[in-house]
Amino acid sequence: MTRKRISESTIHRLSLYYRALSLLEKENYETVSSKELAKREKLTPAQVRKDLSFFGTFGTRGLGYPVRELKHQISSILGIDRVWRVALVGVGNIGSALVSYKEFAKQGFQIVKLFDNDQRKIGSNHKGIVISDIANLETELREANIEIVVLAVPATVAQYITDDVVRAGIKAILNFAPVNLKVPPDIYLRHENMSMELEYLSFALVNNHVPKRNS
Amino acid sequence: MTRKRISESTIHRLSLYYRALSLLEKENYETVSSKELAKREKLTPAQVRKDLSFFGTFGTRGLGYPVRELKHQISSILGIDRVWRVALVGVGNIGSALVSYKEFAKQGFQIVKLFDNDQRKIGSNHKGIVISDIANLETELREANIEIVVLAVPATVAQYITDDVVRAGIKAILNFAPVNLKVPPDIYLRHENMSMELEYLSFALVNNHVPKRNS
DNA sequence: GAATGTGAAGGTTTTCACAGCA
DNA sequence: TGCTGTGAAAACCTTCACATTC
Repeated sequence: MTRKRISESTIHRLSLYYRALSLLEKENYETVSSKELAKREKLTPAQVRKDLSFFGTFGTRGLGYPVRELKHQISSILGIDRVWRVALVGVGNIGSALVSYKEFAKQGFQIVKLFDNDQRKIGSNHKGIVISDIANLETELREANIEIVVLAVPATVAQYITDDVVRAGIKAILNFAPVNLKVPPDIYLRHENMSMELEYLSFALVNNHVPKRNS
Repeated sequence: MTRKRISESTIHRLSLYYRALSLLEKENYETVSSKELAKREKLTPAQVRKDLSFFGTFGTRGLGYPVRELKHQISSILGIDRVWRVALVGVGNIGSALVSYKEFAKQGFQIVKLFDNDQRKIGSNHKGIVISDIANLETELREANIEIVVLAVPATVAQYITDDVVRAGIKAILNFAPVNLKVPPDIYLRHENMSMELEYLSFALVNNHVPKRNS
């Protein structure tokens, strides 16, 4: 239980460190310096060291960080050293792409339930999972001990489904619909807004933008 | 050409304002206050006013902002009041989902070229677009006057393809592969890292996280 | 009265710079 | 010598609060 409040940016960068360390491990690095780690993710060495220092002291002065060990530590901090039971609601374009998205499984996010409201899809087998009727969302989420729900449904119905999901006692939701959702304060809700980055590119091109702070 | 440097967060929030205004327009609102706009996107009124103030004065004291007008202004600031010619490389899981993703087209991002290296896909028609051989990437990007490239290819080959894309003179790249890419400094490169938000949820659940600053 | 626009204040995050250790 | 860990400084971003305008 982390007591000092950690910023979101730091957590997001932990994901980057984890990714870089996975690669370094494959490349048979034993240790890595904050400088090298920073270079690989376009950050500064000081940033890397400060981020890690929030969680402990993992390095050796003069040497750097032990790759395998640090990777393991970060996976433990992020909570991805275990399997999460994930349900996906909405097996449309985006939804079915996510089911096959290897990266999720690799990091312990196991999609074990699929829901849709399309009668033609319900009951059919999609990549080894039978698609459930969204009408039974609440009870089936409970029965399957789902911990995280991913929403890939149209914006128009996203709020109704969210209300169901919350009623099922789910505490973490990842929303792909381009709409803001209302949830009680104890629910973790995150958005994946795929247009946002394209809009950023558009803005940058039109305005010849140089950001104040680098992403 | 924006001279004062605008922060990335401000630009991302412009996307949110745009989205909220589109909805408000559908709901037949004539004007909207910073308070209401803030509420709809879980921000503060001061934040909304400050963000907008970087680009001009759009509101009327005592009244608020004109919905239609402000929406139009923001679309012009973001550069989405026009059509962007986009090419998508990698027609796999994610790639084909993106081709059908309505939100992109709605905002002026028109996918007009598809590339893949799979002989079975090359030459076939996917949602009205013939898939081109990735071997011809550079020349075909030029010929089609592509302005933005979306990469939905495996991480292992992303860098090679990026080099080609850069050689074709493309200045804006959106990368879905979970790997950091090297590009010259004059190229706008953005990442869509879909695991990142799931990892954040995992971290939050495990650590009972309350962020320092709200997203 | 209601709500914007905005300097100034207050927080937060990043970077600096260096002591300390292998 | 090389590189971490970390207070302190700098940069940045958000919020406050109020003059201003409709």
